[in-house]
Amino acid sequence: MDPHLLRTFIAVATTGSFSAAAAELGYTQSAVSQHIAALENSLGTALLTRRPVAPTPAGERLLEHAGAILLRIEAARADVRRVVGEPPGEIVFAATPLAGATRVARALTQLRQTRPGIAVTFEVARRDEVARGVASGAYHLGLVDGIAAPSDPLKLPDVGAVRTSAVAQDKLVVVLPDDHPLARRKRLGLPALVDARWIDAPDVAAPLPDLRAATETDGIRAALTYSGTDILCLLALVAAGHGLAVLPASLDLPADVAAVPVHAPRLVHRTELLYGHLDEPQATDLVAALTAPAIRRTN
Amino acid sequence: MDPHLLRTFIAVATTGSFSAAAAELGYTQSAVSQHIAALENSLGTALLTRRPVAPTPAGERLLEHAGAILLRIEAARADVRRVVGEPPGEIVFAATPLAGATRVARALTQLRQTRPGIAVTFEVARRDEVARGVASGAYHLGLVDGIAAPSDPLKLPDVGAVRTSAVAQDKLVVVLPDDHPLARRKRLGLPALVDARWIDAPDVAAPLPDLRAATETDGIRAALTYSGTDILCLLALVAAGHGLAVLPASLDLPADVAAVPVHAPRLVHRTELLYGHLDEPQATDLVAALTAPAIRRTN
DNA sequence: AATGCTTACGAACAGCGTAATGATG
DNA sequence: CATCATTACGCTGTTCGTAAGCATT
Repeated sequence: MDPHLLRTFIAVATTGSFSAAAAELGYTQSAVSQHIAALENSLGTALLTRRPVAPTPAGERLLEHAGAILLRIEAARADVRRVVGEPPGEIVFAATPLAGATRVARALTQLRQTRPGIAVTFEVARRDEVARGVASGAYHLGLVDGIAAPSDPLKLPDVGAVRTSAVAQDKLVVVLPDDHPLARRKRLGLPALVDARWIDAPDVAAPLPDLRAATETDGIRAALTYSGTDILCLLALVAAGHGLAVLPASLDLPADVAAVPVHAPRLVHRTELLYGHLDEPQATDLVAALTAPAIRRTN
Repeated sequence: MDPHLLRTFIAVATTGSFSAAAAELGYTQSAVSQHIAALENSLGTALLTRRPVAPTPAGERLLEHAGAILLRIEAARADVRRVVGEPPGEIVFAATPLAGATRVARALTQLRQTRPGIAVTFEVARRDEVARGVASGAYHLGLVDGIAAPSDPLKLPDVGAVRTSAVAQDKLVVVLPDDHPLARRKRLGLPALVDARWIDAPDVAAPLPDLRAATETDGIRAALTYSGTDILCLLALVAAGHGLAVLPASLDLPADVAAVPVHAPRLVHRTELLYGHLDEPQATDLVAALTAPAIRRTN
């Protein structure tokens, strides 16, 4: 279970080819073959079928762990370096698309005020990319959002050394076309919507599995899957009648879609700050800045 | 960050001695020295002071990660073996002291019914020992308890491949001496008890840090710490007036202590089944057996 | 001086590449 | 027969133990 072996195992499993993995890792075919043989030998079981190259059941299982293990090691290294090394010359801040533009802006303001000389980079990424990046030190700060029960923490991938603070909890809305029969309702329960047409846009709206878990049904089915991260694009899809989506209530919406509050007992949109690599006082200042009451527009 | 190096680092840091670590691991002093040197070299920083041998700040940080990394690797290995190997000839079941005797008994009944020929071992351990053991395959099943907000999962040590199911949520009681001024109250709020004398018995009662987190104060201070796992002993300490403790309401109590329900808004005693190494249908059967309505004694 | 970590050095081993071999479509 | 994984083999670098060195109590 040498990390090197795990790394090449991941490469082989994802590329589906020993030679491609070798090229990717800068090894030779032969070395990759030896790595896999060593790993299979040490675990006493075949991990990959050859021709075609694909993980066996045992390999599937290992694959679930391998990435997490490497990430954990990387996180440890980053954490140690943080204690030792001088403070970074640049701060990289990552957020998920729905983390909230105003909050992001405020975080950036706070960062640039407290560290005048330091360059700040901002980046949008998917939720687990942010989590992994913060854990491994690629990002210094992350803002992630997701669906959870009130005051529950978000379910982040097993990532280790990342500290989190809740930053906001918003209500949820169902977004539907403006001319949808339900668009004028004051509120909607999710059970009533189980049989609706849904757009599954896990990177930009509430992921359907989360909704399924919350409603404890498995009737919520995706009519269309959108894997991009562009909210406007998703809203256009909704407006065009391709399906519904659940979004945080805090968004500004265009006129051709309607938003109806979701009346789900234990379901909120939650935003969390991830700050594995920032010292505690700075982090609390930042959380304070982010949780400060917003200047709300009346509309 | 070779796992072997991490392992010897842990051994050195915990024993406080290179030679003792060498003896523990079956290496020679010299090898241990080289391991540590290699690790420090690869991280570019000193991890241990010599004479006396103690972790530096960077070492402390690494130490927090090292165990988790090794555990994660062990969990992966155990998980793969589970897919491959034949079913174990013996089932080892571990539970925390407060997981509930009746529930434990029921779990054992269920296990022995579904697998008539198989020996079952039962063991009591601390919460993170159970979690680690289940993750690494040392235990096949675990039942752990703890304090949490309703329907929140328990905060278990970062353990990776363990699946959990909630099995029960009990109310909490404050246990006090029978002649305590508050003993006749119908219920008590934790804030009112902030300045009381508490017994910190993290392995057998609600750990004070959990209560502090729940009350959002830091006034709950331990007058006495009890690190054993014997409930009767703890109750005797309470009866003798050494302090209060918070326990699940489902316990049977002796006559010389009184139990007053805790009126804390979002605080319950929760029991979870950990079943990393049991297949899904068996696990759900077991959860069903455990969550079935109890035969309640009226008293 | 004794204890205990470090360094030097040689032997055993493991890891990688080249190249030959084997299997599969 | 072409592609791609495996095996054979030699080289290199790493790891461990023995033994000598060195620092601290």
